[in-house]
Amino acid sequence: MDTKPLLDYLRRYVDLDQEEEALFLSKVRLRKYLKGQYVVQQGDVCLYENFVLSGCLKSFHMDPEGHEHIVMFAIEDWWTGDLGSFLSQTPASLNVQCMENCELAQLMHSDLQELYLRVPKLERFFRIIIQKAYVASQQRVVQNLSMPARDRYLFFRKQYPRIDQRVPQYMIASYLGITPEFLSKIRSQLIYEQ
Amino acid sequence: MDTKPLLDYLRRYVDLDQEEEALFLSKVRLRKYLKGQYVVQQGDVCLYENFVLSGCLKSFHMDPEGHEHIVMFAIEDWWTGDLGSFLSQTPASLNVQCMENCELAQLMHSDLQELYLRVPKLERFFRIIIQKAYVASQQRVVQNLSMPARDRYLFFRKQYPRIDQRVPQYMIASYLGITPEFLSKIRSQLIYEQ
DNA sequence: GTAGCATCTTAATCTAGGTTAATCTCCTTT
DNA sequence: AAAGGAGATTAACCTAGATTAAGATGCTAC
Repeated sequence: MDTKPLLDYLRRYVDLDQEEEALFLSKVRLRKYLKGQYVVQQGDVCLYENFVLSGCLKSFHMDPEGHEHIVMFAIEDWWTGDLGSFLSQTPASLNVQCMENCELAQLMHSDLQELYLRVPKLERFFRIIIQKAYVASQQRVVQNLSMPARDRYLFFRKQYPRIDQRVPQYMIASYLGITPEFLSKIRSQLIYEQ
Repeated sequence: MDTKPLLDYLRRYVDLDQEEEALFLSKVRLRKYLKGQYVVQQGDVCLYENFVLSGCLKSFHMDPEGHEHIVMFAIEDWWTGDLGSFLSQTPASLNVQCMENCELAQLMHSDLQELYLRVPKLERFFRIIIQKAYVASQQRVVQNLSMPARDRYLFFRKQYPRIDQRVPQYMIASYLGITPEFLSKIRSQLIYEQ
């Protein structure tokens, strides 16, 4: 298990010296999960921010009727977890589950607070990352309001060309906010049109 | 026009010394807008992050068919703008328009970059703010996927008890992603139920 | 006070997408 | 190779919410 992807990612946004980088790495916990395992469970406190070294995960909310609603997928070089729960250390409203065997780099809340104080550049690093995540989330809100399911699916395929090979269609349907049957109908219409 | 609300807000999250606070304020531009004026227009670059000192604004996307989709409202003590456009200084996909006469405190992109370097605590300040905004946006995605319009409306009323006195119903409908007619039907059902 | 515009409501009809359930296609596992 | 089981498809029918269009209400301005 190798932290290189995380360091490469970090270096894209901030310039840490040797000592700062070492301090950062000293707080990172590496952990393997098997396919199917939960990294966060709805109702538990989300203990870590998770950087994906390898594998693929989904985060989803389970509603009172027992239906899954997928909020996002995460693959290599993505962060995942329930940020709301992590920040306030209160029970999570999301589950994060591995869809493949996964290798994660994890940061505990208290360690991250300490890191912010000792390596202020990390404030910048996480500010930039969250800004990007926020913009993407806003964009998704707009799309869900303004585009029909068919267009959202086309956009999804463009935005995540690799993910749609790795996850089953019924999960893509859940991400899009439609049923698997309706996604199937959309797909057959798209094929017919060509 | 008074910057006190902004300073109070700032002090809730970070502890700046006199000099830092003065530097911050020196970069803040105060500006009044009249009801109906645009702070950002779709297609233009978003030049400022805007803190609302007084007034009420909406940010919305206009789709190719000419339909408005309201992304958020902003009142006193909220930030608004098109963050995606602001960060990358590329054309905005959102409009921000005043629904009342407004007083805004504005930060230019280049000034903010300079502030980050000279007052690193501001990295923390904006990190925390954006984190909260991101969590709220994620929550909205989940709600739009999992809740019917009626429940989204009830939630909206709880979350923004003051806003719904200040904006017309057809805008609330747009925010919820439904037509004004359907919102009207929901409201009459709710009244009937009591 | 009344003309004019913006907003809200009601009701009839229509449609995107949901539900149910049966069939089909692959993978696994033995 | 047979038997499950997970996932995908198809089709018949159903519903939340959209569309259209007609009034109703309420401002604001002259």
